[in-house]
Amino acid sequence: MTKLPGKRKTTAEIYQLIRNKITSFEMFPGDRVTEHELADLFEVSRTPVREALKRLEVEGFVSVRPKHGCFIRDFDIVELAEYYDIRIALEQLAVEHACESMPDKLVKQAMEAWDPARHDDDMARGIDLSVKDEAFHIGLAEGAQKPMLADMLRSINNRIRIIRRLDINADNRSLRTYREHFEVLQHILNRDAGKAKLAIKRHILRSRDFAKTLTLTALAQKKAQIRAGNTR
Amino acid sequence: MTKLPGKRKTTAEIYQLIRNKITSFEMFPGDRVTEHELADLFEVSRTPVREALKRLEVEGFVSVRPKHGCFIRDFDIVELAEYYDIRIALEQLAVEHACESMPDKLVKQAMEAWDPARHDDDMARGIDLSVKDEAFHIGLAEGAQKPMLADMLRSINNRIRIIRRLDINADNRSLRTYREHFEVLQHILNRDAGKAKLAIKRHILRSRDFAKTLTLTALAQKKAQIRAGNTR
DNA sequence: CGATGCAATGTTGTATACAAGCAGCGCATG
DNA sequence: CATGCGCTGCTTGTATACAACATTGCATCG
Repeated sequence: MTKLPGKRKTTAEIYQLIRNKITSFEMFPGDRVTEHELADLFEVSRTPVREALKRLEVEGFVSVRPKHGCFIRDFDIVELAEYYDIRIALEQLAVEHACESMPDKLVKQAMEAWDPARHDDDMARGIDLSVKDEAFHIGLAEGAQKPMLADMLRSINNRIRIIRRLDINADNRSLRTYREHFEVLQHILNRDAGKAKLAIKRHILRSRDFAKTLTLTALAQKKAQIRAGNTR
Repeated sequence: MTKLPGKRKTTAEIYQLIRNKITSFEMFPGDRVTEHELADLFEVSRTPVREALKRLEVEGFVSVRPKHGCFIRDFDIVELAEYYDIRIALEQLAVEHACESMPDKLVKQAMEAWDPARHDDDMARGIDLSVKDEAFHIGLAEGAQKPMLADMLRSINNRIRIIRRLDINADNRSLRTYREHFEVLQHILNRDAGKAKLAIKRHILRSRDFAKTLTLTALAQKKAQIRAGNTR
């Protein structure tokens, strides 16, 4: 965020910086960047840039065409829908396990955090809902003692975070998110796996449908904006 | 496979070589290796070794402790069981989609490959069952036009390949594998998602239970062997 | 005029040199 | 004898130089 000119940046920082540039649409899908460019930009050598790009490639943010350049990967709607489907399958699994083994204490703790009554207060405090939302979904898997499942959810989130950010920040959805999360947690507390699975499915499906249209418009906007603005 | 001493190896090859050493128990969990060692061993510089290790780290084969060394990661039974559970969820999803959209032609093609009548012939020909098996499971997702799902299954397979290899090569299971795969395909051809999902679930569950005991004994054997053999 | 070869340029791939940091050990000192 | 401090060796982290290769534009030839 803040630029410290003197400090030499580490690979992990470069990774974050590039990812931010992508997820904030500063670098647009299809753009081609070279390792040298990025190295100059961040004032480091190509080595850490390369490592960061390698990781970003594994995670699907960019694709490196050998000897040619590095391209920001496009995300198409079909791909996103697929990820949402996968999320449903995995999170239903997480919820099922949570019903079996997530301690009451943790569930109640989460319920406090997602009590719809808290919504306005949180908003007033300027809580970053996208972060809180991610913590909820990952937290179910972690609460159920399924670290690998949590890992997979994290990696999926990496891919769709761009969209979820747009999604979750839409005002008209934020209260609904509280309600839906709260409902899921209630069912978990009651150890009713069937209802909990259904609730989480509905919740994700709603997100998906919303995200779909939202993405289209957001991308279109950005595209227009880019086209109008610069010729870098 | 065959060693060409003159040819300089590329990063991808180094990656494969190291992974093979791990999955074939040539490098044992807990072992510490240094980049320099590997570079010397493969007669390349540290750079490609580093890149290969980075990738292996992402995929969970090794863990690099900064400034200290690179350790072959242990796989514990609990973790493996979790992966099998995840596979059930994901492959049920794949099968469901396959019932909807996998073309008859592809299904029939797969059924030919997995016709139990072919089993003895395949064995005689020395077919690598672990490869064929992986192609089946991935193939369902691909046939259903779900490339991202296929990707995720691939990455899970990377993690449990060691075990699956032991599993699938056990003679007494190979014919059963043909039968179970064939059954799943039959249900898909009939577009009976319910039965297909149940069949794939049973199939993976059986694998899991078998793998569990198998891994324990295999690991124990190797451990004993190592303990007896060397003190490197 | 068009196609083809060829060289120049730019990009990633690899090797090597140097920096930084941590662990373990030995030494000195209380 | 115990303990704290610093030093050395080893390992990863980063910078840079060089190699290989793909693309592209131009020139030359049919």
